[in-house]
Amino acid sequence: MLANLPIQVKNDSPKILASMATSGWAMQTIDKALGLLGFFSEGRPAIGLSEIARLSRFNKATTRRFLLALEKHGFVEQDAKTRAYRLGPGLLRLARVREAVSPVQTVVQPILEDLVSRIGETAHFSLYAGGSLATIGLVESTKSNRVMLERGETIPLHATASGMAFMAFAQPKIVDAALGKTLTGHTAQTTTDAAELRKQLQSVRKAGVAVANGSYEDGVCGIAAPVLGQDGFARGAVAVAAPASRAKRNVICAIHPEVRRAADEIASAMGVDFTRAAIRPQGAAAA
Amino acid sequence: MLANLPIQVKNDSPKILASMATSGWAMQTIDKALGLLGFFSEGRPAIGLSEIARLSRFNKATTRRFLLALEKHGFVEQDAKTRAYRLGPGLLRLARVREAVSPVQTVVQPILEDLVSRIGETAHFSLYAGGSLATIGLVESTKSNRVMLERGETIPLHATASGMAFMAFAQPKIVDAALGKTLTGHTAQTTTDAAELRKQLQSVRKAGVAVANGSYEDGVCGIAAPVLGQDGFARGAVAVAAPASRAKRNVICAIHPEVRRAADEIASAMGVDFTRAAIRPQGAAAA
DNA sequence: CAAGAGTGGTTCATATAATGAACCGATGAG
DNA sequence: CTCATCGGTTCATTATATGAACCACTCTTG
Repeated sequence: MLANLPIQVKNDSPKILASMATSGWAMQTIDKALGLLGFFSEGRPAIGLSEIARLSRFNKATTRRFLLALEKHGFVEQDAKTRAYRLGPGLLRLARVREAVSPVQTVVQPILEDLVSRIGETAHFSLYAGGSLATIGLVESTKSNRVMLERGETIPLHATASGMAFMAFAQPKIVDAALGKTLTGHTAQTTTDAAELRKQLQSVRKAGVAVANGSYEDGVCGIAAPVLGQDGFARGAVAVAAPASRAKRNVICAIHPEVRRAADEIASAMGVDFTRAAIRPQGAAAA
Repeated sequence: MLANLPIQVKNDSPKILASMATSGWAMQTIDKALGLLGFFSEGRPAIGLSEIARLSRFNKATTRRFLLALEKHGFVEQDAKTRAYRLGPGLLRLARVREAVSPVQTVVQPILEDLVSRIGETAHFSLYAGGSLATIGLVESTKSNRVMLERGETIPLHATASGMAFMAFAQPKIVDAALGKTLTGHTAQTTTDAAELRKQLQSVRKAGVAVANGSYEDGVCGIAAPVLGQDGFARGAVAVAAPASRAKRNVICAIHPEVRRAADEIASAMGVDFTRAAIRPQGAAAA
């Protein structure tokens, strides 16, 4: 990936380095277009053209062409009244296919519910996708003072317990990519030094769990364990998020094994790999 | 596609482009890449590089670059062992966001279950996305002789009851696009003549429901009603699929009002439009 | 064994595709 | 009215995607 440059070149173009930071090269136009989808979230469900252009730093014309291409495939749709764009129904179909083939949500939800009923704190599960962790499952605590999370949010790897638990057991190239870019501080506690983070990852590797105290959101303590794939590398993480006020040392210690257990359950449940490769001679369907 | 040849240039009508609005112009590279996702289905969950290239008629190198770009965003992932590609976890997150903002699946499922319990036949709901209908909800009949459908399948507009019900009330440009391309015959009964189909759409418009007998799969009779959006145009369709052996005239007539009712229920349930445009000043999230 | 036909993956000259500043028309606020 | 938005469009400029030929492998198969 990083080998086919014209020999270190002469002009040190700053652009090249930035774009290949993630390791992959891979078709920048598509890359940019898909990146637009990342701006949509539960808190920002619909975005106007100008704002998307502003957020993405792309030209308005370019942005619109991206959106048209995405719309054509049902990835976004445009509100007839407000003209704002939102995520489209095509995603539902693809998610269904994915879920039918490798049922994650279905399998994860009860495990999370069990976890929450045991420890009484909000729990969530996330999978690595597209450079960060994507929240796939979420069960909130029933306590009145609980941590609230947004559904379907992407969370940064370096500032959360989930992220650290994941990175501690992820493929090296993923870690390199994550720690290679500029790390944003979310609170005063956020560690933004890559070397220091790598040191912390060592500890996480020994402990098997990661604890983050207010490193992403003040007053929130996260305890997370990695969910490993069959190759031994992490696929995602399970985390419990508790108000810091309740997160005494002994409580955290009590939570550790529970989170680990949930993570292992999920891992083995996901382990069933439905990848019966390309069978079916032709287009297969039913009315 | 066929319109922007360098001939005809000069001034002339820039309104020729109106025809492109139908088929969409929009960024062919992205278009091609997203098109690859359409090859994945429940019946073909994982596909090797060479086969995807063959299916898509793209060069192998190009196909791989597309897949890398998609993989980078978690839309596909590559099996470590078999090296085949399958739909990725990033889709789950996006689908969750979409579902959180405008809950369709959640709302549709019970309505379908109720419908199935009344009429005893398999029912499904699909939304228009990316040029065809995508199956979003599906409840199978409990009878031993029932119609089985694949989850998350895309169904052609011209050969199914759902498609006809949808088109009869869809935006004209969508219909033009659908009937403009070559129509494939799926069974001996499939109508592939656009003019004839348009005539049938007239009848559907009067009846409010569409009936298709073996036009997509032999021995399967579909009865479908459109689900309309707030602008009066169709968003998708609800359909009941019964074995032709059971689909006597009086049975079909009895099903009509039930399907219509389910369609209206879904429409009003979806009518709640969560499009509270771009609020939230900045990146919003929680641990 | 060796030959053949499959894989997945890579390369580099070539040609095609994406881009953005400036533009339009509407809408809403003061 | 004017000013500042908005969504959307245009066309010359430029950077981009493309594919034939190429590995390195792994199966079959005679």
